[in-house]
Amino acid sequence: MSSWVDRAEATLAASGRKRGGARRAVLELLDRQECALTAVEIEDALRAGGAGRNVSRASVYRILDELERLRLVQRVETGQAMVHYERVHEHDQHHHHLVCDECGLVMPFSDAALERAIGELSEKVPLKVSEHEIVLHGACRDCAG
Amino acid sequence: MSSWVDRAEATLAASGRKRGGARRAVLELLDRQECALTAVEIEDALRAGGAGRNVSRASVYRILDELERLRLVQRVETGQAMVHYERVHEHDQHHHHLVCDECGLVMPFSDAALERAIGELSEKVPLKVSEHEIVLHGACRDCAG
DNA sequence: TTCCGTGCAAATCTTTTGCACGGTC
DNA sequence: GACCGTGCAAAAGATTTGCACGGAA
Repeated sequence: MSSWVDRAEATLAASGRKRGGARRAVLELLDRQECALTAVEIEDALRAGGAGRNVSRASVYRILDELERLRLVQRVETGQAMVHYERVHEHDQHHHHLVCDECGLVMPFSDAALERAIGELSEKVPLKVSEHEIVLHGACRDCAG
Repeated sequence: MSSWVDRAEATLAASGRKRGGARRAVLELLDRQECALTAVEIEDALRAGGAGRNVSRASVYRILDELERLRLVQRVETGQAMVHYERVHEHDQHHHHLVCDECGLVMPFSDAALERAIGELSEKVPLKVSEHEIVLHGACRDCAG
């Protein structure tokens, strides 16, 4: 059973939305991902998925926009042309990203000390912090040689 | 005397570039900023500057792109439509950003504990880290009420 | 039956590129 | 004189919007 998809559907329903096949397909795809995807990658993955259904790009963007507003999905800014999106976990598995500026590879990482520093910092800052995003840029092992 | 502009001009010259009035105007503007600006803001600021010279938007982008490659400027991804850019300091004053998702305000902050955590983390990660970017999202004092 | 969800095509907006001219070395 | 820097206009690429129809409540 996939709790994130269920939670997403429940949140959507609670905010007065009806179900839809395209959105369901996107939710299930995102739930299977280990890391962030762009709208185009989502569209392509669904199209290539064969079995599933195709979802138009406009719908992918609309769906992601809505999921982001409901905080079910978050955007990951990689410095690349396209924005990446990934599901938001409730507590566990919170992670951030490593981006290889040479080949574009995006990888997740997590670090307790960093989260702690961010947590303490968030109290001291002139902003009511709702989220944070950390991106390390550099060269991945393949590219660094 | 403005050391960043001087350093920038020197770096540019060292990489075989000639001088140019538009680029000089952008360098001087960036040097006066406390925080990051978008290409359009830079264009408008120069146009409004009156005294100075107008710089076409294409040139602003070209100049920023070049400065970024030389690591004289770095991009700040705010989750907004346009990318922000700001000068890179040599050692001191390294900072990160707070973004108000309601009004779009971008503010700088810095935190030694955070930098330490990032520094230690950078050693353990499967990426040869060259830069890091941290953005805290939330509501600013005005917007949070 | 009402309103949401979706696809398609057109529009919008940011950023990039091509070309011609003027300035720097 | 050779080549870079710049403006202008056009192009490219990502994302959004308008509209019409099919499906969920």
